[in-house]
Amino acid sequence: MARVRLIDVAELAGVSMKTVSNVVHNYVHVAPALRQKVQAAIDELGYKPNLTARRLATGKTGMIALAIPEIDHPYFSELSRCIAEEASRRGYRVIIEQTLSDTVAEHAVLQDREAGLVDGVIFHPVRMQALELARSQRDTPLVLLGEAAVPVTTDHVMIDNVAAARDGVRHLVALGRQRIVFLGIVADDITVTTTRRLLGYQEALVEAGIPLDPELVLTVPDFTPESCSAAIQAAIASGLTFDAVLCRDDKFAVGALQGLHRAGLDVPREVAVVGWDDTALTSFTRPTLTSIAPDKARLASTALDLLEERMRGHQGSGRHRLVPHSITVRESAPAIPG
Amino acid sequence: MARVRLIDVAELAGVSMKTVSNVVHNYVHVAPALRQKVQAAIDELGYKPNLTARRLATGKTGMIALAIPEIDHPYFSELSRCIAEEASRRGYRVIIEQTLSDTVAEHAVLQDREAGLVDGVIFHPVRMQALELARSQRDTPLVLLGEAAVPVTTDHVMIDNVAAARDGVRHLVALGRQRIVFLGIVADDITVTTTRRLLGYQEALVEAGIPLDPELVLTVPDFTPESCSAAIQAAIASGLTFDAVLCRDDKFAVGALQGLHRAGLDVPREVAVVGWDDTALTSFTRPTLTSIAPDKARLASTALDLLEERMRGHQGSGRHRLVPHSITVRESAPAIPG
DNA sequence: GTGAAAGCGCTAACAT
DNA sequence: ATGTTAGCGCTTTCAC
Repeated sequence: MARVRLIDVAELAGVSMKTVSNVVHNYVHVAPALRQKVQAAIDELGYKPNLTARRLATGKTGMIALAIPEIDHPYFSELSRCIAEEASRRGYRVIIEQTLSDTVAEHAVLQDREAGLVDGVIFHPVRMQALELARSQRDTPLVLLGEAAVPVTTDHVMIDNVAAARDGVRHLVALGRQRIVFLGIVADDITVTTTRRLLGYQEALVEAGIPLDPELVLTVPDFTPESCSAAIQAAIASGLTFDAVLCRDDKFAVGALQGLHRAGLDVPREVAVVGWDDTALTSFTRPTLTSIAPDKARLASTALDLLEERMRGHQGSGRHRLVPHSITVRESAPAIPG
Repeated sequence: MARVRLIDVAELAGVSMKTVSNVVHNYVHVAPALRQKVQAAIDELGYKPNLTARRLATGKTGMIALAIPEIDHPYFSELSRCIAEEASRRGYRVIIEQTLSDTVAEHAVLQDREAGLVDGVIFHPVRMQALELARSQRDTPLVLLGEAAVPVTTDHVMIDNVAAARDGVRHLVALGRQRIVFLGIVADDITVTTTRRLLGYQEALVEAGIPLDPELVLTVPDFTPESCSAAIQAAIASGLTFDAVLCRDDKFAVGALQGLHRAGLDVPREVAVVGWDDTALTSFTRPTLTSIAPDKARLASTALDLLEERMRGHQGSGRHRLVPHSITVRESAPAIPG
C-alpha cells in the first residue's frame, strides 16, 4: 500500500494539509509558488491519494454496481461494455456482479447487506418478482433494467418488447411470410420477457389478419442453441410447416439456423429468421442474422441518467423509461423478399 | 446512505462497540444473551456495516481489479467470468477495467494513480512492452496474463502458445493435411501472441517434415471475421491451395469458415479449420469448430494464487506459470480423417 | 489564500 | 469476555 500520506507531502513542502489537498484537487486559489512547491513534494515522494480515505470523508465512492445474470452472454457483455463506457465518461467506475439468474444472488443484490461500497446500483433481475422488489427497502439508489420485474416504486429502463416483437413480425409479413414460428417459450421459465414478446407477436399477426396457430409457438427445455436446433428439427419432423421464425434471442436464432440447415431448409428462401438483441453473433452466422436491435447505448445512458438523479437525492416515485429499438436487416430476413 | 452506525447499535443494545463488532463478525466468545440483544438491536435499526470505513481501518479492500482489452470479446468475457467466480469464491469482488488495447489506458492501469481502491490487479496487457512494465514501480500487487509483455520482474500466467500451436498443427497433420494455412498475422499488430503461435506452427511443420511455405501465412488488416473471410477468399482466388487452416483466434476461424463457404469449399472435407480459445462461438458455427482450449479456470485460479501470495506480502522476483491447454475436437477438424 | 482541528465509521491493541 | 480508545488518511468547516 501507499505509505506516503497527505501529511507527509505537507511537511516536506512546509505547508498545511489543506494546501496540499487544494493542489491535488486543482483548486483555483492557490499561490503559484506554493503550488509548484507542493507539486514538487508530491512528485518527489510519489504521493498517491488514498481513495478509501477520501471516500470515508466525502461519503461518495465514485463507483456503481452493475448486476447482471451472466457476464459472458453476448447481450450482457455488450450491454456491460456500454454501461462501463458511459459510466467512465461520467467519472464512475463499475463493479460487475453476476447473479447467474439465481434467486439467492438476486436477493443479495437487493439486500445490500453492506453499505458504502457503491453510490448506486443498476440491476437486471431475472427471477425476482415485482412485489419482492417493491418490498425491499434500500438506501442505495437503484435502477432496474429489462422487464422481469416492474414495480411502480423503482426507476426502470427497457425497450418496448411488445412493439419490438410486432416490428419483427411486420418485417416478416412484409416479406410475404404467413406461417411464422415463435421460438420460443422456455419450459419452467418464469420471466416475463418472453411473455411480452409473445404478446407483440400475436398482436402483429392479428393486425395482419393472419390466424393464430398455437402449434407455431415452440417450447424449448433451456436457453441453449442446441435445444433450439432440436426443437426446430422436431417441429419439422412432426410435419409443421412454416416460412419464418421469430426468435426471442440471438442465441435461439443461432440454434434455429442450425436446425433449419440440418433439416435441409434454405434460409431465407424457404424460411426467414429474425433474432433478438443484435449482438455480435449476428454477423458470425451463416447466413448473417436479421435481429431486433435494442439501443444499448441509450439503455446505458438512460439508466445512468436516472441513477445519477437518484444519487443526487431525487426522491420521487419510480420513473419508467422506454428506449428506442430498431431492426437490423441482414441476410436471414432481407429487406427485399427472398 | 446508511445513517445507522455501529455506535448506534451499541447504545441501543447497551453494550460497547467492540461487542457489536464481535457479533457482526461472528466471533466465538460472546455471551449468548448479549449476542441476542445485539442482534435484536441490529435488526431493529437495520444496521449495515459501512465497508469504506472498515477498509480504511483494516487497510484491505477485498477487491481486485481485472484489466482486459475488451469486455465483450468472447475470450475475455469468458475469462472474466472464470476470474470473477474464482475471486468471489475467495472472498474478493472484482472490478473490471477495459483498456480497449489503448496504450494510454494500459499505462493508467500500471500507474495506479490512486491507491487503496483494490488489493491487487490482474492485467492482460496488449500494447505495453515488457520494459515499460518492468520500469513501473507500483505498490499494488500485480499479476500479468497473456504473453504480450513478460518482464522477469512480474508474476505472470499464460499457456504455452508455442506448444499449443504445435498441437494444433499435429492434429491437422494426423488428419492427413499437408498444406496448412496460418491465419493470421494482423498488419500493424505488435503483440507477441501471434509470433508465438506462428513459431509453434512452424516447429510442428518442420517436425512433420513438411516444407515451410511463406505463402501459407496470411496477413489480415484487422481482427474482424470479415477481414479473415476476405483474406481467405483472396488467397483462394489467387490460386493458393491448402487443405487446412490454423487460426489464431475463434473469431478468425468464424471468418475463415465464412470465406471457405463463399469460395465453395467444404469444411472439413476439403479444408479443415482449427480455432483458438475454445469460446462459446465454437458451437455456434457451421460446422462446429475444433479449437485450441486454454484452461481458463486454471488460468483464473493460478492468477489468483499468485496474486493472493503477493497480497500477503510475498516479495520474491517474478514467477512465471504455464497453465495447461488442450484441443477440443469438433466438426471442423474431426478426430477421424474427414 | 492558507492553517488547525474535528470528524467520516470502523478496527484492534490494550485494559479490565 | 467485554469495554476504552487511538488511529486509518482524507475532507472540510472555521478561523486567521
